This record gives sequence, structure tokens and C-alpha cells, in this order.
Amino acid sequence: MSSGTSRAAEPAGGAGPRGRIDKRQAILRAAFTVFARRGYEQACVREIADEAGVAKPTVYNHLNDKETLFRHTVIAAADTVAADNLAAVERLRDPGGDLGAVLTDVGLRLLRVCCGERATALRRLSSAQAASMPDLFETVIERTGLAVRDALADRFARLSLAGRLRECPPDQAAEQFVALLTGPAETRSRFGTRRVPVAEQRAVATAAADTFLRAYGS
Amino acid sequence: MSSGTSRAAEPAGGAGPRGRIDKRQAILRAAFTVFARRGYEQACVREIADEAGVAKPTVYNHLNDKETLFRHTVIAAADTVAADNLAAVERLRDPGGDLGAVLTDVGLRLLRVCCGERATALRRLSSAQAASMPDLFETVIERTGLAVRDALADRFARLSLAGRLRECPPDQAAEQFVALLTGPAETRSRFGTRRVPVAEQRAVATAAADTFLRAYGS
Amino acid sequence: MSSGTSRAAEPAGGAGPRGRIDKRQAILRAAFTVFARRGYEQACVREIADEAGVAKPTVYNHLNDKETLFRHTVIAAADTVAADNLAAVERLRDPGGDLGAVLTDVGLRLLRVCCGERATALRRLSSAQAASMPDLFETVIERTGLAVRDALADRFARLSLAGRLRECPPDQAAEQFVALLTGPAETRSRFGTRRVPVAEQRAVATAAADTFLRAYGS
Amino acid sequence: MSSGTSRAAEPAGGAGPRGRIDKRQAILRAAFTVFARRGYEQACVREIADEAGVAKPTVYNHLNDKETLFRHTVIAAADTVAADNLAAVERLRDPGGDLGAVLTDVGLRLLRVCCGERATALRRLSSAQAASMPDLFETVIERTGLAVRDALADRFARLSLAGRLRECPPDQAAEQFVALLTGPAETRSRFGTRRVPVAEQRAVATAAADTFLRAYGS
DNA sequence: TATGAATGAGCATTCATTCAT
DNA sequence: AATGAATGAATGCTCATTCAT
Repeated sequence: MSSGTSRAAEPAGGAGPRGRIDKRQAILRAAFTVFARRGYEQACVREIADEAGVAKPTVYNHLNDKETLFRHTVIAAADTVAADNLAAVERLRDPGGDLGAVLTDVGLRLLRVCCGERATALRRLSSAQAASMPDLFETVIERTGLAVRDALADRFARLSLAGRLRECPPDQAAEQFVALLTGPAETRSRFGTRRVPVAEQRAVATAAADTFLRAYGS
Repeated sequence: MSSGTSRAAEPAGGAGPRGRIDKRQAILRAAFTVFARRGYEQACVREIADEAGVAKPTVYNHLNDKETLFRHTVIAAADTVAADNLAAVERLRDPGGDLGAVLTDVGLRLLRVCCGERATALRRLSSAQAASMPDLFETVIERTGLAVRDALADRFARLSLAGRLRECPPDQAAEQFVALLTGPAETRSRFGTRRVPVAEQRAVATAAADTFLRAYGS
Repeated sequence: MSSGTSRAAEPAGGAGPRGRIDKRQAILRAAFTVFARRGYEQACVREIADEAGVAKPTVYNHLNDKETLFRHTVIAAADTVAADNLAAVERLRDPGGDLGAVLTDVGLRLLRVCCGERATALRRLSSAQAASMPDLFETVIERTGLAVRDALADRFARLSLAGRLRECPPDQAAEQFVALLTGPAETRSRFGTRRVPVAEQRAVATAAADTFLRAYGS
Repeated sequence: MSSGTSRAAEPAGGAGPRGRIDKRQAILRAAFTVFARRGYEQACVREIADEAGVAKPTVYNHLNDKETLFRHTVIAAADTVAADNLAAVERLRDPGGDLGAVLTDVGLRLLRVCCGERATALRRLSSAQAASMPDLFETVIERTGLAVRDALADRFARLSLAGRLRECPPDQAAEQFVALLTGPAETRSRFGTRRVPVAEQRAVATAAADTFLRAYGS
């Protein structure tokens, strides 16, 4: 990002392994950009190298294969998405008085993540390669989808115990809450093809929280 | 393969329009098989021609391009899926006494379609090419997802008027009913990667109908 | 060689599979030329295609691999060399009165073959790849070296029975006769690097026949 | 590997010229190993560096080029082989009573060298590059083949003078003696591909000496 | 001196597509 | 209408070699 200054400022000083790490990061960033733009098969290593500002063999020096490059890129994106999602769910740990408002808020945050470029590209890329790299796809689903669902289930179980939700199987409640958010969101974003206006995101989140509370409220 | 008469009448000479049509169908069937197996970019025309039992140029005679071939294949699959989905929704036109049972039944039928090979392959293929053929992707979504939602909304509007559902925006109700079905189904089927046992499909449909009725029942 | 005329003369007539066969032959001829010029690893398929006057993929259409191309080329050369060698040995079947003269003549013919471009290139190419394609190398040796030795042994056995040679193990005699020819020839031709003048070839053959008869004559 | 003292004296500090020489030797040894294993083109500098336990640029520091590296390696091997061969021939300087026995012994020693790993690898490597490095190939032949022949010729001339061999052109005698040894040996070792059992080596040497004495004995 | 990192050039191979039959 | 054969373009990957440290 600010490569010019920092590199010019320390041309020889500490830049030993730093240049290497910088380049690796640049490659991974560029790879995500290009993969998201073209898809796995259509993306060519040369375009990634160009985007990263390095020579093609440098890509191969850092990441042995096109496939390896893809896997690292996807896993990194999945971890970021997962962290964002879990952070959103955390807000349910201390819900305060207005449960509907908190659910709406959490839903909106989850939507922002799921409708974001990273998450949509991640979904498209990994599912497109589900046949050729099934383990990678599985990993992505686990670290993003299932992790959120489980975290939500934990919160819902506590809320159930606290009498804020009716007695219910928390896994199912979580699964359905997520579905009420992502289902409409995917439809409206055309699976990430269109940008969903914030107002619509809010409407989806509100409707999801409303329906959820009608069905699961105490 | 075809009605014996027509082929017996013209064994080799002009081959008639029937042989041509047969071949075209064979090519399209083979194309779907191969595309589903390998994905768009990775599928090669030669493999499709082999699967169809014809020579490569014959494919080009019938469908000008690899892209054209893909589009026809995808549209055909989308139409089939859409018809299946709409047939399922039709059962709501005359719901009878037990609304929950009918909703569960409809849900189960929709799930069967959405978890089927055709629909999952269709989703994966079209979304993977969303970047390069956005219009195709849009068409698929419209003819499958949106069409079902609209048909459902029609039914829900009538049920609302009939007092079987509470007053509600029918589009939202339909959107959420679909979401309660497909969301969990996608998670469990790993986006079409795993086969979902019938018992699980039934559980998802039951839970969806239950939650839906709790939220929208009159 | 005379491609222009022959092809121009029959542009569409019988040239059905003929064009294909012509092209395959052209490719194999070109391959031998280029492999002989550059060696296996250094020869690139594009150069071969250029030399053959076809496009690179055409080479791959006819011979799947660079390795396959090499194998076919080498085997073809080996068969030609073998045939030439055996034809030379045949002259010993009816030796006539002057055995020394016939032996010298046979030796000279064998030398001409072994010092020829084809045989030297064959030896260099196959032995250079002995590590990566041991079976090919073995085949070449069998079809060229061993076959000649065995054919010679047959002749020597008969000559022994006829009292023209002393009693001796014919395999050893044949092995040594060949050695007396090829050993000096290889040294003088610098293993095919230099052209050996005919006079020198004659000297080698004469000396070989002389020494052989001194040792094995009756 | 080296005289322990010098290394103990300068363990890591200045490394002295001795460490440098050691490294150069290690590189040359590794180069021969790898070249023998893979051939010139297929051997990559990185594999050589790994085998030598040094970094790639170190190889370039010591020997400028891949070609230079190859040349040094080959020349070194040629010198070793030549020395071994000449040592074998030396035994003819004072033949003693049984000339056949000495000739057999010398032949066996020569065979051991020629069938050894070093000599076979040397022949294969240098002849494979005869086209791209003709001078190197020439040098190898001179230092190995021709040198032996000349040394042998010297001995045979003396033996001729001493009446132990008939009057004869000593160059031709030497050439043929070598041929009677290496020709069969190359056939049986499949040009260095197979290991020739000692018994066979002995048989070849005996037969060579026998034939030679029949032809050239006084 | 020795090395981690980077690069320009090159190659085998595949594929969609088009001719000529 | 159907096909065997041919091709131009593109891609993943490797390697010898050079900087900068």
C-alpha cells in the first residue's frame, strides 16, 4: 500500500527478510484479486505476478503451485471471513434489554460480511472448485458457515436458559437464523453479483429478526 | 434411442431430421454430464464429443461455440429445475385442512429438487461463470429462484386472504420460506457435494414448516 | 524432399490418407534430423515441427509425446541400420575362394554402415538416454549390435564346419571380428564426430580381416 | 576429507584457502555424481549444489558456468581414467616369460577401468555432448583412448624388437588389442548399463590375449 | 566468501476452432 | 451432415544466471 515510502526509507537497513515477507503478502493479495476476477482456471499465473509486481518465477518460489497458491489464498480469506463473522456473533453474549434490536444488529453485521466482496468471492471460488479440491471446499464451509452456526447456537442456548427464548434445539434455531439472513441476501445480491443497498440489508436483517423472534421468542 | 420406424425408414441415406435432432439431444445431454463433472473451463469439447459419441466438429456444427453449448445446456437444465419447482408449489393451490402438513410436503418436494444432481450442478456451474457470463447467471436465478419465490408468494397471498395465514407481505413470507428450506439444505449438502439422507431432508422441511407457521400462522 | 511437385500434382485426387502418411513420415524424418543435430533434451518440438513444415500440435497429433516421438525415431533408425548390417553379412553365405577378400569386403560394408550418419547418431542418441530410457537403449543394442554378431556367428559356424576356419566358438569369433572393425573405426571417427576417409576404412577392414584370419584361419 | 590439522586450526573464522579448496572439490565431486546420474542437460545446478551441500551461487562463484563446471568435471574424470589405464599398460614394460599371461593381466586391468563407473559415465557424458562441445570430446578421447593406444604401441614395438612379437606395425597392433578388449566389453556391459561379472571380464581378456597372440605372436 | 531472493527466457503440452473431404 | 486432420494461441512450470546482502 505505502510501499514507495517505506521501501525508499529503508533501502538496506532492516529490510532483510522484510522484503521477502512483503513480497509474499503482495503475491497473496494479488492472487486473491485475480482469482476473484477471473476464477481459478481462467486466472493465469502471469497475471497474478503482474498484479503483484513481481516476476513469474517469484510466485513459484514462494508458493510451489498454482493450486498451492489458490489454497493459501482461499484459506486466508476464509479465516478473515470467519473472524469477522464470529466478532459479529459475539455481540449476542450480552444482549441487553431489547433482544430484537440486538438480533437485528447482529444480523446486519453478518450480512455485511456475507455480502462483502471477500465472502462472495470466497464462496464462488471455493464452490467452483468443489469437484477438484473437495477438501478445500469442506474446510471453507467449516471455518465460515459451520463455525458461525455453532457460535450462534451457543448464544441461543444461553438465551433459552435465561428465558429470553423459548425452549428449543439451539442448533436448529441457529441454522434457521442464519438461513433467514443469507437466503434472502444471496437472492438479492445475485450470489454476490450485485451490490445490495444498505437499506435492503437492513430490511432483510429486520425481517429475519422479526420472524425469528415470532418463532423462537419466549 | 428413437422411434424405430423413422430410423428404419431411412437407415443411412438422408438420415432425416430425426437423426439430426437425436444427435443434438445427445450432444446436449453429454455436455451437461461433462460440464457437471469438470466445470466449464476444465471441460474440453473433445470429452463432450466422446461422451456424445460424435466427432468434435459435429459439436461445432450444432452449437457454434463452447460458450453457446454451455448456455444451451444451462438454460435447458434451468427450465427443467424451474418446472419441477413450480410443480411442487402447485400443491399449495388447494391446501386442504392441515396447512402444516401441506407446507412440509411442499418443502420436501422443493428440497428434493434443490438437492438433486441437476439443480446443484446448475448452481455450481452458473455461479462459477457469473463473472464471464453474468446474463446467463441472472437468467438462471430468475427462472429458478425468483420464479419459485413468486409462485409461493402468490399462494401465500391467497392463504392470507383466506385467513389461513396472518396478514403479511407475501413476498417476504415466500422469501423466508424458501430460505428456511434451502439454507439448511445447502449447509448439509455441502452445496451439493454430499448427498443428504431423506430423513434429514424431512427434518429440514418439518422444521421449516414449523417455524414458518409459528411466524406466519394466523 | 520433392514435396512441392508431388503435392501440387495431386492436390485432391488420391491424397486422402496419403497426406496424413506423408506428414507422419515428414515428422519422423525431421525428428531424426533435429535429434541428431541437438540431442534429445536440447531438441525442441518446435524446431522439429518447423523442420517438418507442420504446426507444433500436428506433431502431437501424430506422436503423443516428445518421448514417444523420440522412441519411434530411434527404433526406425535402428531397424534401418540393422537391415543394412544384415545385408552386409549375407555376403558371407557364399564366400567363394578368397575368404580374406570376402571378409574384407564384408568388413568394409559393415564399416560404411557403422560410420554412417544414421548409425553414429543412433548410437549417440540412444546411449545418451540410456539412463532415462533403458529399455529403448537395450532394444537398439539388440537390433543392431547383437543381431549382427549372431548373424556373423552363424556364418562362421558354417565356415568352421566347411574347414575354412579352424574349430572355434563362433560367438567369440563373431564378437571379435566385429570388435576389430568397430573399435578402430570408432576411434578414428571420434565416435562419429569425424568423417573417416574411405582409404582409412579400407585399411581398417583389411587389417581386421588379416588379423582375424591369422587367428581363426584353418 | 582433508588433513585434520589445518581444519582444526581454523574452524570457522577466516576459513582459509583450505575451506575454499575443500568446497571446490566437493562441488566437483557432486557435479560428477549428478551429471553421471542425469546427463548434462537434465542435471540442474540446484541438484549439484544440494549434493555438494552448498548454495547455488557458490557453485557459480567457483565455476563460472554450467558448461565450465561440466568441462572441469569431465576433464578431471578423464585424467583419472587415463592414469589408471597407463598404470595398467606399464605392466608390459617388463613382461617376463609368459607373454600371454601378462597380456591377459593387462587386458583385465584395462577392462576393469573401462567397465568402471567413472569411465562409462565419462564416455556417455562426453559423447552425448560431442555436438555442443566437440573440443571437450576430442580431449577426452585423446587423453583416454589414444593415450592408451600409444602407450601400448610403445610396448609392442619393444616386444617386436625383442622377438616376442612378430614384425608388425605397432600402432595397428595396439589399436586391435584395445579393440579386442573394449568391443566385447561394451557389448556385454551394454555400454556401461549393466555390470559385467568378473568371470566374463576374465573371459574377454583371455580371448583377447589369445587371439592377439595368434595373430601377432612370433 | 557465501547465500537467499529474484528474474528473463524457454519448453512441453493442451485446447478451441477451422479446413478439406 | 459428419469427420479426420491441422493449427494459432495460451499456460504452467523449470532453469541458468544475477543481485544485494
